[in-house]
Amino acid sequence: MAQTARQIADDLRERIGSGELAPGARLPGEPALVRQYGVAKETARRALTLLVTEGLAVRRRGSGTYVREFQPIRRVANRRLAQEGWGRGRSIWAADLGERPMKVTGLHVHEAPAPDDIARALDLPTGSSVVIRDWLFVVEGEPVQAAVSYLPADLVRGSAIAREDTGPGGTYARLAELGAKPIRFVEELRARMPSQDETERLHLADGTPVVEIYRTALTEDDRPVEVNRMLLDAGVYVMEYHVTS
Amino acid sequence: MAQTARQIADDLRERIGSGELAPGARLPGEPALVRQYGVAKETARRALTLLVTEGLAVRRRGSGTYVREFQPIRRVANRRLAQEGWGRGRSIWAADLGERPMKVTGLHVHEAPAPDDIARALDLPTGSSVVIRDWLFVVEGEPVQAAVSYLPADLVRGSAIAREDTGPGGTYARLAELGAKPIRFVEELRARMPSQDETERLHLADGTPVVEIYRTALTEDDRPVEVNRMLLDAGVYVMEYHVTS
DNA sequence: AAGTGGTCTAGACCACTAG
DNA sequence: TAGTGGTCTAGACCACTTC
Repeated sequence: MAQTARQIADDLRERIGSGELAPGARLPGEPALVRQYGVAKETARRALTLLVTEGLAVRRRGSGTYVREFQPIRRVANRRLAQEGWGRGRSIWAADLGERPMKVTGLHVHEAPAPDDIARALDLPTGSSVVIRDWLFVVEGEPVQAAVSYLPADLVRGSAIAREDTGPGGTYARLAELGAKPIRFVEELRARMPSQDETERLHLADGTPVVEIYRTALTEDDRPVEVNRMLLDAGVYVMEYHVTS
Repeated sequence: MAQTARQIADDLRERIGSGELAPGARLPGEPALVRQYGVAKETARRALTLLVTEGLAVRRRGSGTYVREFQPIRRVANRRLAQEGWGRGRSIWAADLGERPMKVTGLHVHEAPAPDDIARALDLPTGSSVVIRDWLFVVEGEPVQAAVSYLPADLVRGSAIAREDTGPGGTYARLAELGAKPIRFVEELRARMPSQDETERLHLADGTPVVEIYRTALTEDDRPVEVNRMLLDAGVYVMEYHVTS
């Protein structure tokens, strides 16, 4: 009969690893662990908390604690290369990508001074005005990604980019019409734990990291014309990049 | 006088955000919070635990709890493109990249049957033999990345790749000599919380996610010749990708 | 209404770190 | 050795979900 929270967590982890407790299955609850292991409720709770912060389990209040499921959405950074046919059909993570429809909600457009890091990335003087477009991607009713796009106000003011409906082809088509067609992108990417705000905005389960991506769009003559900051639910996304040379 | 763990954490979070408690600074300890807020020790502890699992703080037993520092190492996936000059000097995250020397330790080479997912990625029959090279990257005495490279045994057996010292130019130079020069790569990337094993292997602080990358190397004629699985300490790395078109 | 997770208390003892 | 974090107990009350 195990005694510590860690040992109880080890037991449960092994039962998850072995498949005895499959993804989506209900774990023994706090009262059950108290009975089975003869520990205090807080100890049982700590054991489950360990699994939750490891990302192995998800708590549903009033219902139970469940083995986490991972059915990723695939984000392919360079579709063109990916579609040239190489490197296909050999994915590591099963890509239930396709056909869950992704919706955009909460789109909001306004103009404001650029944050310092954005101004720097856009090669603008500190405090320059930018058009800010922000929105949320939703899949099956659940938010999975928050995105904020920053564009130099002097460039896009008056165009459809400064309005909610950017028209056919979207922001990039409009940028092309303005003589600022993006053809190269630099993505900087980091993973970290979310803040409380972010947890709420993306409905994140405890123990879920986020992936923060800054994508800078550059024109033919190497001018940065957009910075897009994306915040992805890491429990939902797999990122794919195709690299040459 | 705040009461709950959450409220205490909010206070501390705000003091961190405002810069009053700078990265590396010592937070008020459990006894101090008990005195200041008039709560039980477990409640004070829970408040600090919230910050730790958010990745904002790091505990050092016997010493105190400290505001986390983030001084990333930059991993540039496609150096050639990066060095063509575009998109430089506009990084979002300050890249203290360069000059901390990175060492390889614990290199271990052996031959074994390929795990199913690796066999699939390498286009090999299930259970085919692969040469496995695994090692650890260490910076300033701290492990920051674990890597495991899988290569088809039929291809590399007998070459220096199957030995610990691969010689000048490393694995890729040897693959080129074998008529299997990698020229394209597919990287699949995911962030998640680490297992206990991984936490120990990489000396991860609580609240630190890992980034898991599978890189498949392809030859000119589109044959996969290596799968490299990397596990990165997300508290230490920023990834950079250059994407065209 | 019963069962589940969520939070808190007040106290105990241990293990590690620093001066 | 004093101060810090690490873990556990036994009990309380609350909020939410499910039936």
